[in-house]
Amino acid sequence: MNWTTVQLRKGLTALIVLDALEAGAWYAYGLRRAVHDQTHGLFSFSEGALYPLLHALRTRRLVAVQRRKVHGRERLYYTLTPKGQQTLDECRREWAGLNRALAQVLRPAKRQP
Amino acid sequence: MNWTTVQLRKGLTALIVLDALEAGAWYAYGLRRAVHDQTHGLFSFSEGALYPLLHALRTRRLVAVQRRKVHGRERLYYTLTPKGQQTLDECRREWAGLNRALAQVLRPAKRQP
DNA sequence: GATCATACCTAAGTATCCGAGGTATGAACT
DNA sequence: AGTTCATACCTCGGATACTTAGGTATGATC
Repeated sequence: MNWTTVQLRKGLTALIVLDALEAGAWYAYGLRRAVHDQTHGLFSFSEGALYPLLHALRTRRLVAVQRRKVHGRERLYYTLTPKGQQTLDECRREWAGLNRALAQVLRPAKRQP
Repeated sequence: MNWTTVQLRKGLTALIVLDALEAGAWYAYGLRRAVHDQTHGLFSFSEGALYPLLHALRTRRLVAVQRRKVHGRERLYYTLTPKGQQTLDECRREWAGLNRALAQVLRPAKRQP
């Protein structure tokens, strides 16, 4: 993967995480695997990125945490707060707009021969 | 603009710059204004971001520089190198793929009432 | 001759991401 | 019983990027 594309992916993590949480509570470790599998490995953030991100979302009150014991093992489940839901909605709208703008700016990719 | 969206925009800068250079040579100051105007202010990177970026692209041999005097004033014009063109093509393909994957993961934005 | 727009640049501080570690538990196998 | 594996959490250091806020210099305008 080239340098420019690497930069591109950064920052999408937060959006994907918020989106995933909308469908229901998730714990970090499972969320990571789920996103990785669903996108066929296209999006796979490291733990070193995910855990600090979740903490950051928490301090911004976009997500809330809840302890649960599953199969005798502790898990920290994250859920969207109302503020998180609101932010997610904003994000999706902005993302759509951004995408439209980008599509206007960017010439289409040449088909691969 | 909310925090998550801010993160989103970061990293798109390089792609946009490379794309702009494909159409022809540009100098930093003019490029900045052009992108800002063309996207109606949606993408506006600061000079502190643009100049270091161009230098980084140059050390990676993705762009080449050329001095020109226009209206008696010095300008540094940047052009895509073959390697830069190749990288841009890759980027566009990856971006398209990324976008498809993201569209699958992300629920569509609710229409604004 | 003062001011504005142009045109380049850098430095300090903040933030993010990744890689590489660490800890601890339950399950499975030997 | 002991080892190994998968799960599940976490942190720290280094590299990189972006913003803010500056600095310098020239041509044009008033």
